[in-house]
Amino acid sequence: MPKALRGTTLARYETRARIMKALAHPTRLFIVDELADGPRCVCELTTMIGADVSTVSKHLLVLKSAGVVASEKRGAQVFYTLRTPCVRSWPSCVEGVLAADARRARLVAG
Amino acid sequence: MPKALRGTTLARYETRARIMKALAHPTRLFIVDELADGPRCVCELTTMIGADVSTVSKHLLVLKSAGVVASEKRGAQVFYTLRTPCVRSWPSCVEGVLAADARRARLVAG
DNA sequence: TGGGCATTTGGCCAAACCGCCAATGGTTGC
DNA sequence: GCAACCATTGGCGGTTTGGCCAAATGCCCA
Repeated sequence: MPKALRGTTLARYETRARIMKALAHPTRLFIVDELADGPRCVCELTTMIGADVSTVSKHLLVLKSAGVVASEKRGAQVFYTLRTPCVRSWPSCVEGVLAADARRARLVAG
Repeated sequence: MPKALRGTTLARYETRARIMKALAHPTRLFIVDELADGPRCVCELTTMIGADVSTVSKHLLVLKSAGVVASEKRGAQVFYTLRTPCVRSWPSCVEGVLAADARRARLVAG
C-alpha cells in the first residue's frame, strides 16, 4: 500500500505542521530555550527580547495555541512554562545540519 | 550574565528558525517522512502528494536550501535523499504534545 | 474607587508564503 | 533532429505573517 498525502494522513501532517510552524521563528525559539530553564513572566521575556510587549504576547499566544507552552496567572503577571521539554532537543539536531553544511562548504571552497 | 536576543545569539536563532520553517508545512513533513524510507524522485513524490509538479519542486527546493535534503541527478530524473535523519524523531515529540492536549481535553470535558 | 502596572486584543501595512499556469532547459529514445 | 518526459523557474492572485501603535482588560494597592 503506497503512502499518499490525503484524508486522514493529510490531517495528521497538518497538525504536525501547525506545531512546527509555531516554532519557526527566532523569537519563539528563544522563548522555548529560555523557558527550558524555568517559568518566565511576559515582562522578563520582553526585556530580554527587546521588542514591543504586544509582539511578545502574540508570540506566546502562538506557542500556547500549538500546545508547546502553558500560562499561569500569578497576580498581575502571567508566567509561561514549557509544556513539552523534548522540543529542546531539536536545535541540537539542527546544529548537526549546520555543521554538515559547514563541512560541505569547506570541501567546496578547498 | 542574562540571556538576551541580540547580535550573535540572534543570528543563531535565525538560522535555526530557517530550518524549522522549512519543515513547517504538511507537504514538506510528508516528504521528509517519505525520504526517511529511502531516496525518491520528484515524479514519485508528486504522484503521492497529488499537487502540481512545480509545487512539489518548490517544496523540495525549500528543504534543500535549508540543508535538510540533498538532490542527485540520475538520467532525466532527480532523486532526493534525507540528509539529516534526526529530524524524523521530531514528529514523535510532536505527537506527545498532541497526546497531552487530548488528555487535557478529556479532563476538561469530563 | 482611582491610579498604576502587566498583559491582551484590534487594526494597519509591508513582506513572505502557497498554489497553479505557462514557459524553459535537460535527457532519453525513435 | 524531434518528440516525449522530467524537472525547474518565473509570474500572478489570494492568504498569512510579523511588527508597531493604540485601546481595552485585569489585578494590586493606596
